[in-house]
Amino acid sequence: MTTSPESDAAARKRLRQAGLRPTRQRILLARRLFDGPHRHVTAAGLHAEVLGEEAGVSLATVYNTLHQFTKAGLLRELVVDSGPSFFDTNTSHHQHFFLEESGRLVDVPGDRVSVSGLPPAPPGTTVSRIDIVVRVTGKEAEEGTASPLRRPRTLE
Amino acid sequence: MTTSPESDAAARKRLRQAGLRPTRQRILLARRLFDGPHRHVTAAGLHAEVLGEEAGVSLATVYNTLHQFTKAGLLRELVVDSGPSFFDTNTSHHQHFFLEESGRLVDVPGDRVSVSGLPPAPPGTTVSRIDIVVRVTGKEAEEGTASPLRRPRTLE
DNA sequence: ATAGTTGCAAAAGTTTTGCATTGTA
DNA sequence: TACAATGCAAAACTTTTGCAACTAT
Repeated sequence: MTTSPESDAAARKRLRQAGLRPTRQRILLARRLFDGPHRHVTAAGLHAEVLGEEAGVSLATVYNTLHQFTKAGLLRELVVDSGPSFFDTNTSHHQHFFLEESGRLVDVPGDRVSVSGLPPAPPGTTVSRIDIVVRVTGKEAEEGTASPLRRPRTLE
Repeated sequence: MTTSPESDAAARKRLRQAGLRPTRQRILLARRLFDGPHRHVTAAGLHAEVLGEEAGVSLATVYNTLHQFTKAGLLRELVVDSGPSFFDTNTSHHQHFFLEESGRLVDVPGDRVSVSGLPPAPPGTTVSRIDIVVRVTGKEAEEGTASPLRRPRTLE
């Protein structure tokens, strides 16, 4: 699959609209991130993906770019365990399953999840976001090309 | 406040019951952790606390010990953002407020919090735990000796 | 004695920062 | 040309591992 001019233009537009200059590195990463279905990536995983590309991007730039995208509202950062953070291309409000064995993150489908019984936030503060992580164990059923973007956490 | 023999014995007993040998380092850390009210500590914060002690404990040992305590059920590990993990001396099922400005973690009081509308876990997996982090912003009202065990995350 | 455990130095892994370079107006 | 924005090497920070030293039989 070769690079399509289409998605390059789309990436440029997306970056402009987010107030970010469409630099080579940002376009490269934006195309990876936003071309297909929603993804959960780690900085290291995304960096590994683009190592094969013609012109490189350093890991530091991947980090900085992911944070810039996050600040611009294009991504959402998720921290699930002591390993690397995930960046989610789905920025709408939703929650996650975390598969402890594989270290994979899966969206909780639908948007019916709600929290009840929550006491007021500490005095002087207001709630900015509620993150729910449903940690699950057990090997998930095989399903096509599951790509473990992350080294599974060591067991025992 | 000098060290009390009482709490040394209590710490030894606690460790024994958890199936851990009561070594000097473990006793030192256990006393810090379990003597008073519940705490949320980071490895670095706890290490800093014991630097003044007569005999030292290395940061690596603090980490290993915290993980051993966690595996033994004496602590619960919490990861909230990309900084260091927290270890919570309250191992009962409860949730947290995370104060984004100060990087502090506060228990959600009561145990009335519940999640509804959750779809089934992915095929082949079972839920092991549901973690809820209520992220709040704004400076909390002063209240006695608030100890920021963690460097606040850089703003802007 | 000795088999298993422990504690820490060193290594590995993750993230941020400072500044030379680049790109835009 | 000037001036802000960018990208990355290097530094900082967090966590894990391998093995010498220790401990409880």
